Amino acid sequence: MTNQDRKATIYDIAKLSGASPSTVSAALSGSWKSRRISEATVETIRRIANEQGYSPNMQARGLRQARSGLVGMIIPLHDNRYFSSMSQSFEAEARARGHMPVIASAMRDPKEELRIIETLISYAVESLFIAGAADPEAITRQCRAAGLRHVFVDLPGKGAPSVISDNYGGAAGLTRQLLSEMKPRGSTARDRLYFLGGVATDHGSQRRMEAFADICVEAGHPLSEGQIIGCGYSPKRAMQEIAALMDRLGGLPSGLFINSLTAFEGVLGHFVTLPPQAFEQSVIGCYDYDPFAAYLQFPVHMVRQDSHRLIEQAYRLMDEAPQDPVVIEVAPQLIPPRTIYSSPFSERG
Amino acid sequence: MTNQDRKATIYDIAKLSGASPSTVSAALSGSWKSRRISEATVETIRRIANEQGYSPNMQARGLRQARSGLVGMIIPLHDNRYFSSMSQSFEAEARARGHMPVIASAMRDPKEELRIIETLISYAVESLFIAGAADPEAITRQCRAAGLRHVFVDLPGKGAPSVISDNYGGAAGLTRQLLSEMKPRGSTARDRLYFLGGVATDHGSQRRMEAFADICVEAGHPLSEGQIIGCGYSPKRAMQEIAALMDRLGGLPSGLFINSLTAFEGVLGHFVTLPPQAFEQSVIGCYDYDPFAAYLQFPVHMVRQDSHRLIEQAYRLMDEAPQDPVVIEVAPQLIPPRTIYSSPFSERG
DNA sequence: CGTTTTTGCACTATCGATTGTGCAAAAAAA
DNA sequence: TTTTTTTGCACAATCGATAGTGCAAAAACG
Repeated sequence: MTNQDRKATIYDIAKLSGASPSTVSAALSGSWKSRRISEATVETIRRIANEQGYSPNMQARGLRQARSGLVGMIIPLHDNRYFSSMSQSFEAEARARGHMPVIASAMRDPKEELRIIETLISYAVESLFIAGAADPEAITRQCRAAGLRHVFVDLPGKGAPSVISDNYGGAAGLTRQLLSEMKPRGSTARDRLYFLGGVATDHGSQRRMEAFADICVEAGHPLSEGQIIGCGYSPKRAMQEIAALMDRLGGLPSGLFINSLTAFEGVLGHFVTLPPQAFEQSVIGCYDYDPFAAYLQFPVHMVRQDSHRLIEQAYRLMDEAPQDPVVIEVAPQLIPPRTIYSSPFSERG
Repeated sequence: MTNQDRKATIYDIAKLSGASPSTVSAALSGSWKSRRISEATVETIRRIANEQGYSPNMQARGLRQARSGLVGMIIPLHDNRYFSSMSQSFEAEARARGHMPVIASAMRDPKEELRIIETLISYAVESLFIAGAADPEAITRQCRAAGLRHVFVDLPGKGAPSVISDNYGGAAGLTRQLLSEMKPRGSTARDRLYFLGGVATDHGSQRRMEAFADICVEAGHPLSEGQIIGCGYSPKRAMQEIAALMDRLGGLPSGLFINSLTAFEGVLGHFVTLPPQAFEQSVIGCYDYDPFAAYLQFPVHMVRQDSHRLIEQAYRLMDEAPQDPVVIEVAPQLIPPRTIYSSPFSERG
């Protein structure tokens, strides 16, 4: 690291070693064998490069090779166990392949998604993983125009391969579980199982709502008006909605299916105002898993989507580049209350 | 987007518009006014660029301008509310400045940190934010050699400006709170307040341990052997240690100060094996906040570090580029049990 | 109408790496 | 020794954008 100011380039190393820049490049990039550079020369160049703390300029290399080494991923937000554990897996998979991961959050805003993708394209990312897209079709159009390979995660895109959870199966399982644990019910509005969170325009939520409805019907409890509250993913909205619902019902319903961790956070914001015994007559479940949410004051049934497998499969799809927009489903897992899983990555956490 | 295959470049736009590449560049990059390009020409070029779906190649631009637009941030892991909310704030601050954030997790591994930084340097990041560094000195050396400006977050570096929490103050407050809520104690080992998690080589944990010890002494409870268990941040280790401790004590101690969310996750892994009444005689606190952890089966006092302010201040330091390694402290907040805050970014979450 | 000034743009080098090609010197073959 | 082959490397073009410079044509001026 005998640097004085700027970063060393192959031209600096060339001067110091007496070799030409192209020789230095070959020596350091690994192509020296096929270019018939002698091992002795390579050794000298390597030594000097080390002394100078040389590292290649990826902008230059990327420009020349038309490959940047960057891979992008878009998630709705970082601050959420489901998506942040995806990030963790994505980063591991990317690095294992020698890629540099770039993860951006688009806040479920379709405009923001497109802006971010445009930026990623400017930086020449070689492939793009999109989780929880707000507007998959527009994304595919934009990626196509730029010749950018992409895979959807967590929701199916029509124009590109996708890896999704078995939302129907997962929600069906959770609904069954909740129904089976609900205290014997009368037929007032309060004695029903409610579904809170998500929007029907989002594929995953839609499938979960379908499953919810089907299983309720199957169990002899056809849905009535207002039993599915698709109030989106915002904690604030969820808090307002649960408050309104409890107001209407005169208390907690006997069953509550919360459709995302973010909605759950909002619900908690209201729950803190309730006395502990308020939960005694209710069964609560949440689609998605969070280790702390698994051990709340009241028992919570959770659905753990295997974000690691989702990403693994998505990367496999990216590597194999299937022609048609296949959809791979990964089964989620129903987690009984008070069960703690830690992320495989948090070993050193 | 009349593209057929490759991405359009200024040369393509030049051909189509009849202007020269340099004119196209000036028109699209905004420098056209100072280069005396007529507004009419600019309009034409803009139109064609739009039609072609042109976006600049940042590798080329960065290479030429010696500025990439990238800013890097290193965190220990994504899958944690404290760090993921930092990511969220960092991304917002970066984008607000027109930068492209690149967030990487190094798993608290000093080797991995240096590897990642080398890669970031290769990609010519313009500045680097390091949260929870394992080896700040080595990082400063590496950044210096590459002329890379950097700021430490969450722990003070000797060679660069830092923004940290007031770990001493935060831990002192939490310790005081826990002591004050502990049931009147006898003098058996079980009647003490224990500290679990973190390592003394980590500045933040060290300060918290100091505060813990000082406040205990101040309250008339000098520490005895084994009362501070610095078992690192891994959930697994924390789980083993809490099990061992409870085995030794014959049950939960009257007070437990858990030093991180990751350690807390491990502790929960053991707690699930306990009956609910096991917690009745104990007061539990955790340094760091998680909305779900705030509403567990037993009450938990938490310390909320203001990750948003940390990042905000860190970016301010980066903008102002102070000469000496100033250290800014941000006060954390003691959060009573069962208090829910949602991230300001999760509005659309 | 000739001269000066301004306008509007094209030309060309450059950033740092990679890669196709060419050419001496050394080694091998004849 | 001469010819052929191989070895080891240098040279120059290239990726896509930016920025310094120069030069005609138009406009302003006398």
